[in-house]
Amino acid sequence: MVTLADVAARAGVSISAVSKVLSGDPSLRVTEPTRERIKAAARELNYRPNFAGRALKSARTQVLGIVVPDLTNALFTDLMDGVEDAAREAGYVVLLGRSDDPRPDAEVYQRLLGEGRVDGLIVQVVDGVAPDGLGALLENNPPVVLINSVAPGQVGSVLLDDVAGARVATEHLLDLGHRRLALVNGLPTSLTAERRRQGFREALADAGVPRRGLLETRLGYRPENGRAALEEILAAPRRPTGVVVANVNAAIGLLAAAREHGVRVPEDLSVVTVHDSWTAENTWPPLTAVSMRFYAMGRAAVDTLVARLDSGTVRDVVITDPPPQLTVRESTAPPSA
Amino acid sequence: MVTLADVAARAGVSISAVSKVLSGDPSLRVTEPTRERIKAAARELNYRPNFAGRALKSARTQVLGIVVPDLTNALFTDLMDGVEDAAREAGYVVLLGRSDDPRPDAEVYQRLLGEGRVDGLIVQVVDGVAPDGLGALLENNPPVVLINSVAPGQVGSVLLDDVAGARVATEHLLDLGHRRLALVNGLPTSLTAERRRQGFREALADAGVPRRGLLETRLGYRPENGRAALEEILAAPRRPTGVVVANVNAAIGLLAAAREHGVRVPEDLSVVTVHDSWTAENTWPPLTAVSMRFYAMGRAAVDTLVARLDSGTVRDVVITDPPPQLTVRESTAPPSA
DNA sequence: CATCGTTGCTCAAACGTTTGATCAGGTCAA
DNA sequence: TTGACCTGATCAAACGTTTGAGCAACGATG
Repeated sequence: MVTLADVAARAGVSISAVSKVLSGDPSLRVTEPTRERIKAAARELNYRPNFAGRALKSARTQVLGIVVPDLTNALFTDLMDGVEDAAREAGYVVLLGRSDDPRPDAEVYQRLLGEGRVDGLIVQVVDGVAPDGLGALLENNPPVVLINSVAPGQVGSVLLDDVAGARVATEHLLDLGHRRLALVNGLPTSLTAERRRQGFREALADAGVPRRGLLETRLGYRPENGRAALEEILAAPRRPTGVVVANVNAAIGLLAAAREHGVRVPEDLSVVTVHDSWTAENTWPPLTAVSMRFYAMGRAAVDTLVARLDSGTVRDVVITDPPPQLTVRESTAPPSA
Repeated sequence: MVTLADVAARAGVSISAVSKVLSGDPSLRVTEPTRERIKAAARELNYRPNFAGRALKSARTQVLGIVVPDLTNALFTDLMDGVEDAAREAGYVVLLGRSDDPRPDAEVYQRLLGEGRVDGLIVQVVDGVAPDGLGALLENNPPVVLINSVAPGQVGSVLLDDVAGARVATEHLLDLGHRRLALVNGLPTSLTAERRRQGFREALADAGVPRRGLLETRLGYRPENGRAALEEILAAPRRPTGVVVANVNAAIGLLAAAREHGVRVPEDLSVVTVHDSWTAENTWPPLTAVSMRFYAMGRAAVDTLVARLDSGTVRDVVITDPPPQLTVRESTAPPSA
């Protein structure tokens, strides 16, 4: 390993001179030849500052952690891309932790924040944990940003505009003439599910469609939850003609189950999903979907966290720009009856 | 931040006594009461060893890096799960880097290995880079393990049994009675594509089916590549009745394109894919697939890397147990003609 | 010629941990 | 009573970096 001392020896100067030149310390006065000699020596020896030494001295690691409960969730890929890109631009690298344990003393939090491995943490709370369950984790006001979740008060959070997303999806079905709608939603404790329900209801209210009698399932965001939701829909007394699915993976499961049950999409049932992804355009029929900006959410989470670290600013962000956008494919059509 | 000094002060002993007791140094003799006092003090203060201090002294970070070119690739989720699990068991955390830049001086390698942020690196080389292009990266024999790729000589690697996977898939079509087969494969420079071709050819040879005239596309592993491959298949003079697709994402794209072109699966065309995933069972028709052990590959990569770090042992591993296994769904059937 | 200010660097401490060397005090045998 | 040995700790250096304080040399000023 090449250290500052090696570079200093080769350039014939002191360690501190090297350190200051290489890190661009403006308080140091050096002659141009010396500066060049130092830079040349560093280049020739291929010097890289040692991370641990720097971290120890500066109490900063330039590492951001992200903790997610499930890598399979379709949002993860885009989210992670956004996090990676924004982190790189801000001079950080990303450490990934997976944990579905929301307890504040969960190993992953101790490991990452407690041992000082990361400067800050982006946490996607596992679906099905009430936000107030996080109270203890956030007690000491650690540098944490929550995504898709909010905690009262002192911690930053980043949300997508779930209300608008669900509203756009619902309005699409209403515009096609559907009146008997269903909402295939996330777990009862999920905050995003709550917000998507709100958008669904707002759209109905605006269109003057009475809400009563409309089916809502709260089974979760996974493919098998979508499958189960279809069973509920088929068992309903007044079968809906259109369904808003709150997650693309669940929609894919629902679509597969529909085929198996001989339910034709979109003739018998229109399906629109909140959250677009490459998988949505390769189903049969291709899924009409509302794009959610997970990439932007990842970026915003990093920006929020970095602002928090740099200036102590805590903020809650809702990604409203660009707004959720509908892509009409072939899983929706006017009701046939 | 709680340091060893804080714990030492509270327990009324020296810093080194605390360090040795907490890290279980057997060379230290302490009375039981002192030991208890130290442990109690650490507990009460919620002491966590500072990562940077430890890393600086020990020249070990207990961090493994993984660099992948594309998070969308269906293999990533399972792979990452395996890496995470094995890393945790071995006492490491995982740092994720994304890079499609195979040059050895790519920023990500400098950042992770050069600055000593990680003890070792798991690298999935971007598809389309010849293995020998890695020569320079591996020149100084860094602690790197390659997945799905091999480099001549000194570096460890982990491969799946692609030959067997493709062979099982091909044999399934042959068993159904198909004789005009096509292979929808990865890019010409992809090592896995080469190995899957080999399995395909071996199965044909064993069945005594002449190879000439059989179509192979080398367009890549992404959904749009699968779509393009279908076009090639439709344009072929003697249209195949069965197709082996080397990647599940490509298979999904191919399936979607088939629907759009009115090609019925499996009646007009049987499709089997190498690599099973939850997406394969939710297509229409559900995809017959050969499971590949990406989770096991992730675990093996970590094990190999840790062995390398602990004992300097370099090894090349091929995951053959459990072997690739066929799951017959509805995308394959005997040829109709 | 003494004083001062500036230039161009170097010195040394500090971050928190690990670890081999050391040491005070006691016990035991000769 | 002295030396040898053991017990139960402490001391101090080191890892590589950052950074404020310090300092020698020199030209300019009074």
